[in-house]
Amino acid sequence: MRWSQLFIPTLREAPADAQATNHTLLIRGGFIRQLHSGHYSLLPLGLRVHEKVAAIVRREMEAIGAQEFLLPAMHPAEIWKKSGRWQAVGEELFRLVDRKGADNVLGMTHEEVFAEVAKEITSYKALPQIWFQIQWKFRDEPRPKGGLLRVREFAMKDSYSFDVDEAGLDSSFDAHRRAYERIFAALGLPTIAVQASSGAMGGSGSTEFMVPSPAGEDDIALCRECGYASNLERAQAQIAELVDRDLPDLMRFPTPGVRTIAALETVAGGATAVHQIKTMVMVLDGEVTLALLRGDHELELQKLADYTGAADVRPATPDEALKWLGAHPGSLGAVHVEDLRIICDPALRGRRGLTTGANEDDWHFSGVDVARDIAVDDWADLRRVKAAEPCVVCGMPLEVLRCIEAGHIFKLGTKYSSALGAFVLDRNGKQTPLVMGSYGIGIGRNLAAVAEVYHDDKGLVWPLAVAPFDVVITILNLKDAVSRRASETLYQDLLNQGIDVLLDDRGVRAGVKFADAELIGVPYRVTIGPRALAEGEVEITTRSTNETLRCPIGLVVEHLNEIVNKQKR
RNA sequence: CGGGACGUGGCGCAGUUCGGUAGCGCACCUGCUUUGGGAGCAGGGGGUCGCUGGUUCAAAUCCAGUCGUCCCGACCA
Repeated sequence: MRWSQLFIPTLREAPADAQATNHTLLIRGGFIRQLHSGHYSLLPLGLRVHEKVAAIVRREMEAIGAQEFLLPAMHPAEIWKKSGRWQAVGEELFRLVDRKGADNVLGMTHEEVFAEVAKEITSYKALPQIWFQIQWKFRDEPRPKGGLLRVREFAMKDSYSFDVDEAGLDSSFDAHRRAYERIFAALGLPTIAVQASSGAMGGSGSTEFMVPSPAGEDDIALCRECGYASNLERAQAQIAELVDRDLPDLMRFPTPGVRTIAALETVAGGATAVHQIKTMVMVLDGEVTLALLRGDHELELQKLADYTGAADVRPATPDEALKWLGAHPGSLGAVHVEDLRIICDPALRGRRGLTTGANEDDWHFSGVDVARDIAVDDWADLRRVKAAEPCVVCGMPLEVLRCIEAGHIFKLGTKYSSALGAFVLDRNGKQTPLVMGSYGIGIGRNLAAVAEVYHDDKGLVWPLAVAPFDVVITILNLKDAVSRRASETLYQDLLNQGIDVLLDDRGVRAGVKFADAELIGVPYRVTIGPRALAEGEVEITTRSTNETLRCPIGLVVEHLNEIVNKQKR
């Protein structure tokens, strides 16, 4: 294509609103424009990259036998009520009422609709099936951010596997895992597969594909030694043995003004944090619950939500704490509390000689024996792992990494098929619900992740696989007829080889062309100028290395064809 | 939802404290010169200052409300 005819509105400066690297560079390079928060227009350049990402995903899905569908983006509320997500999902689900007064939803994923279609699978003989689509999803995110990383409408490849039993599901799941590894390799994204929470979707075997990046929103724990990797939402670590203090008797003591763990460490009669109990008053779907942790440990909210199955988890307000426990935060404890559910982290199991709030402002207990003094209802891992703690598997120090979630696969089981009535007959003639898996990759998010990983101070540095163009031909002097002729010939020849080539035939100065070519990140630039041309040569510059080599003009096509098509294979 | 910042030509910003009818850089248009790293000179077009209401002779500027955007946290298939 000819640059002079394309709409590529490059910007010297990025809008003040753009913060994330992918955001500023995609805006400056003329790939995207924001319409409003969480909604972006893909401009021609952005769409080209988007489609190349989608094509890679499509190719690898088809390679595992997946069939492409296109389902409606808008659904009747009825199927969401059947699956239970109408209630379970909450405000993230876009809901709208049509002229007849009927409730509708804009799909955030398509388990319900695919399960509806899957009702027509009636025999185990038709299984397994893997179905996918690349379709727009809508999510009323509380806070869109990071350019294309977190938005309210976006294209997602979602696939669903249908099997007659768990063994079949395992096999479909593994096929997806391998397909995803190939997809991310093709995109040039270094991913780490981690154990994850399946959140509101329900299911098990939840695995996320994470790209380490400071622009990400998830933290993972990673062991370089044994390969243990988990989202912090469910990561575990070993806990060193502790010797309890010898304080056999429960004692109330005054602690005027002491409101924090840290303050309690230094006050007379206090205790270091490891000898304290942290009492978090939480409200789970409206029910007040106490979450107990060792003083130096932090609560991982998602673990609490996963364990209890609660959809809405929040800390109690100070007023609520006062109402239920009789004191304000800072003096709260679970000793002798009978009427509230108490969930306790295993780090406190069997511990004695502990210090905790006495549920009266300015008073604490010491000598607390968890087994003797606290009516624990549930023991559940609730603590958030911290960097450098020993790996739960091998004991080596864990690393904590900020990551972008590039893909997510998990085993749904029969939740949706049972709810929506998608049953088949098995080989014994017995009716059985389809066993489903669900697998997602956000196209735009992966585009953004590539941009986050591949850029430099001059702009984007697209891997060839997703670059908007493979090659840009930069004509330095448009008025030079020899240059023009050479450029046109080369342009046609490269097109004939199936290479995506952009001819920069704009009447602007060389510096502008160089800067723009670098900004939009085309992997290879052919510079056609009088200097080299006088010797029958052109220059080929590699964007990623900034290396330039001279090439006789007659060999350019062959040379580029070789490097471009070699990488594409 | 809590905290913070901000809305002035396409983009980046100044002007707001001490009201007087909008300015700079980039971009854009025309001409001449220039032509291997975001050119120079000259001329020119474009905004009523997010929106609504109020105060005032007079509001970008003061007051109230409202909408929107970004960041941190909360939350988040």
